[in-house]
Amino acid sequence: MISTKGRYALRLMINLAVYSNGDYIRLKDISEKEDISIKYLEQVVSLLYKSNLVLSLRGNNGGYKLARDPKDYTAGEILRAAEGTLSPVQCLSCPVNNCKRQSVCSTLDFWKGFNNVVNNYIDSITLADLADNYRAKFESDYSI
Amino acid sequence: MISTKGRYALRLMINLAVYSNGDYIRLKDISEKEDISIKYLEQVVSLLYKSNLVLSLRGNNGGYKLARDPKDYTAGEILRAAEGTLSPVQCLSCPVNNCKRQSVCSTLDFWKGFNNVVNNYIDSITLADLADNYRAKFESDYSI
DNA sequence: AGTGTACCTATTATTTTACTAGGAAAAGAG
DNA sequence: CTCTTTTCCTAGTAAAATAATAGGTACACT
Repeated sequence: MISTKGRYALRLMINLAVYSNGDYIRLKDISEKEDISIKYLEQVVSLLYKSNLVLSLRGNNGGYKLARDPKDYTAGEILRAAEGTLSPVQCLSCPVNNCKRQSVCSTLDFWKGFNNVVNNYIDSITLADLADNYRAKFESDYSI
Repeated sequence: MISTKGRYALRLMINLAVYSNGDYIRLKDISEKEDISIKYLEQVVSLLYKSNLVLSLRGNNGGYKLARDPKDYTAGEILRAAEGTLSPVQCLSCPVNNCKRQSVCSTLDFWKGFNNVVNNYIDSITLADLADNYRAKFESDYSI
């Protein structure tokens, strides 16, 4: 299951994508919109910052903004930046598999396939897709 | 990430599939083959038993055996029996989504898609597939 | 009656999760 | 320069989940 870090990271990035007009956006604003404490958002955004997914500025008028165009982010890279790894089993979470049961493991291929379908999916969805979805939801609130 | 319960459940079921000749197989034997404590295997198999995936017999010559043909199990139902749910987010783990952010959640569709690709994959692999893989690995140990 | 198995429930050490808290560093305003 | 407002950094912590052990009861066959 995906932890709050990954889920909040996605929502944070969607907010930056939807409300960005070139200026930096304060965590305070995102915190209010998404109902997540600023303090916890700081920790989440710090993971995104370390992976160069966002740009930041301190001080007055400071905040965060996207480092690239929304269509150039995949949901996968956002989730991986926040969650660390999404692999279903530990032995696939680092480049070199050092599990000692490897040669006799009858489920390794199964887990590799699992890993593949997950990563193919999350890397097929862009932040622009998610932002579009957000806008669509937002509009439907008004039309009802 | 999948916990030991799910991983051990798969290995246990593969063992039952590969080594079954109609007799019941003791946990003691599986414990030795898979290097998992009997006590922990008991807890894992109890989840499988409650979902009617295995048959059991107590006493001498007792043990467990599959309730159906290996090709009639999917990896998905074994994992779900052991893990409870495999959904990436809580709001999709029960039939009725009772998340209050539901109507404004811009990531719900994304998580539904995530859930789908995972379940489609794990339900496309049968226990017979996994057992074949086990046998292939086993043979390759000899051929080297 | 005795042995060997499944079956059940409680306990526990460790790790992970989901935060809160307190401050330091920097950028801009006045 | 000082003051405010933001990011940024590190530590702490309560609660939950994980990965087991442990001790016993129920049952089936010999």
